[in-house]
Formats: sequence, structure tokens, C-alpha cells
Amino acid sequence: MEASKSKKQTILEAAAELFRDRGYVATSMRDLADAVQLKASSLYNHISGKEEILQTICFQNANRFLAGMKEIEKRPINNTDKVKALIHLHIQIATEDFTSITAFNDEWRHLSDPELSRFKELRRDYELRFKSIIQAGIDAGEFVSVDTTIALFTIISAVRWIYDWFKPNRAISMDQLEEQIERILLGGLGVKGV
Amino acid sequence: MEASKSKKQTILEAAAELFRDRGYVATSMRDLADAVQLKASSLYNHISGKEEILQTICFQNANRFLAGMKEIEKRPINNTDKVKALIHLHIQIATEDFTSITAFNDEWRHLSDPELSRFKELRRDYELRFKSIIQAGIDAGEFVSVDTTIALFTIISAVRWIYDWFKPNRAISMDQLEEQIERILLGGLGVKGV
DNA sequence: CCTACCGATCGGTAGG
DNA sequence: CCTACCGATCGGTAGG
Repeated sequence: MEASKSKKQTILEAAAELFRDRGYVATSMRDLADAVQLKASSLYNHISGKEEILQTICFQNANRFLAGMKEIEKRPINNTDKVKALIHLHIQIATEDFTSITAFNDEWRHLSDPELSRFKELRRDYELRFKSIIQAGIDAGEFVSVDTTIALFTIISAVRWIYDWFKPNRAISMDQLEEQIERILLGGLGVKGV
Repeated sequence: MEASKSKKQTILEAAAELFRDRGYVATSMRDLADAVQLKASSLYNHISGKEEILQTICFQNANRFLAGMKEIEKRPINNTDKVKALIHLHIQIATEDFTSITAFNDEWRHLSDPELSRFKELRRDYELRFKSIIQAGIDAGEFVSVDTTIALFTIISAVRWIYDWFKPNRAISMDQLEEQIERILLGGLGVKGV
């Protein structure tokens, strides 16, 4: 059970790739079966249905972001460095696991309740925690006084689509990518000498 | 033909709304027919098929962005003001027409060739024009020296998802929204006193 | 893990 | 603009 990648894991990874390329709805169980060299009916020996796959991808990533957030919250650093760490977290997840992150970003709305509501709650929790850090940074005089909602979504959106256009093989290294995005976003918050 | 909104226009608007809420693939012609009080077969008296609707939405918006870009390019203003005008353009389109803009942003990949290739070309053209303005701003000493690709996509992404979270009825007015986003993004490019 | 198959639904057409 | 209907494909199950 630990020997090699389990068949279930293989299925989940192939599904994430198909969901990214064609979307959840446009990916059929037969497409997925072909990708893992199985007949469609055999998939059901490993998973309970199509939506279980989507649920797994969505909640795995949601939990990853939240775990990263909670770890960063506990660090004894100022708010500027926390925002930097969060930008780093987003970029790291987006570049490390860019297949499943696309499905996570774009396909969660095809979840059914109660999972859909639970997913939205997790996302909202994450956003509120992020917003608190921005607010704390403003209160501490680290950032200029901006609307925290606008700042939050500007930052999240700016890093959200990295997987869409960042090709790791380009003239830009991952470190440069991160340094420049930090400079633009933190510079925008009025932090000097980012 | 000019008396009231044509039936075709009604269908296109209902489709944009359904595509936004459920996605292109998950919206059936029967869903759409119900929304405009018709039988599915009657839709084909107004449109040639499902994909024509998607094409119309995608290219209408692509042309709107490009027309705005070309108008801004011609203005006798500096690059800082051009970037401001482009941010204004994105925010304006996103808030004015936020239904079809969602379909435009998220569903274009379901186009088939040759329309898919044509759409990507239009988008690339827009991006290159935007990038040229950023580069010109750097050359003129208006912006700090950043990677133009990173700056371009950071800006585009940051304004791309406004329709996702901006509720016009909130405590933030559209002018405030725009002013604050400009401040964050242009501040990030090193422009003083935005 | 497969063959065989289910009812439901898809985009679209024929014909009036 | 409708009724009636087409072949294709969907997610999933029965049974071995």
C-alpha cells in the first residue's frame, strides 16, 4: 500500500490534468479511464464517483493553503514579512503543483452541497486571516492606509494566475519571479525598499 | 429590427448569464431555451448552434478591449497615464458588463479552431501592446526597472477578477475602487504620489 | 478488472 | 415557433 504510487493517486493526478486542460464537466469518465489504461467501469473500484475526485482536489489544496497560513500566522515576524511569506506560499504552491491548482481555482464551483458550502467557508476563512494581516500592517504603520478588501484581492489575484503564464524555462527564474512580484505588490502598499 | 431588443440579443444575454453561473459545457440548450421561454429547437432559428454564442461573447469582448487599447495608445499622454487609462478600461468593462466578461475570461478555451487560434492571437496582440507601454514607461524613467512580463500579468490579473468579488453596493464606490487599485499597482511600479 | 448494459441527457434536425 | 425524434454520449451499475 506504500510500495509505489497507488492506483487511486494515479487516477487523481490524471484527472487533475484533464480537468485543467478541458474542465471538469467536459472531462468524461471514459477520457479519464483511457488516461490511466482502464475501462470506465473499473475506475469505480478506486473512487466512488466523478465528484469525489473533484472534492479531493479542491479540499487538498484548500487545506494546503490554510495550513501554510496558520504556520505563517505563528511566526514572530512583522506584517510585511508575513505578506511576503504568503506571496511566497502562493507562488510555491502554484509552481510546484500547477496541475491540481488549476482545477482547484477554476472547477470548485461544480462541487455540490454540502461540499460546495464547506469549500466556500474554507476560502472565506483564509481570506479573513489574510485580511487581518493586512489590517495589522496598516495599524502598525508598515503599509499605507488602503482598503483591506481591495488590497487582499489585488494580491491574491495577482498571484493566482501565475500557472497560466509562467513557464519555468523562461528567462525568469523562480526567485526573480517572486522577488519582482513582491516588489510590485509590497511597493504598492507603500513598503520602502522592498 | 431596431424597435426593441432583438430575440437574438435576448438569447445571447441569457446565455452569458448561464455560462457565468454554470459554465459553458454545463449549460444545455434546453436550459437556455427555458431561460428565454422557448423550446430548444426554436433557438436554432436565431443562432446556428451553441458555439456561435460562445464565439460572439468572446470576440465581442476581445474587440472591446482592443478598441480601448488602440484609443489609449493614440492619446498624447505619458505612459503612467496610459497604464492608468488601461486599468480604468479593465475596471469599466468588468463592472459594466460583468456577466459576459466572466464567460469571456473563463470559457474561451471551449472554442474550436480556427476561432480558438484567432482568439488567442487577439489576446496576444493586446498583451504585447500593453507590454510596450510598460517598457516605454521604464525607458522614460517613469517606472522602476521591472520585468515587463511580470508587471504586465500582475496588472492584468489584479483587475481580471474584480467581477468575482466587487459588489457595487458595498462600502466602496467605483471611483474608490479604481483609485485604490491604481495606487497599489502604480505604486508598485515606483510611480510617486499616485 | 472486464463485458454488457442502464436510463438520462446531450446538441441538433425534419417537417410542418 | 412547435412536436417529434435522431444518434451519440454521459455517469454509473450488475454480475462475474
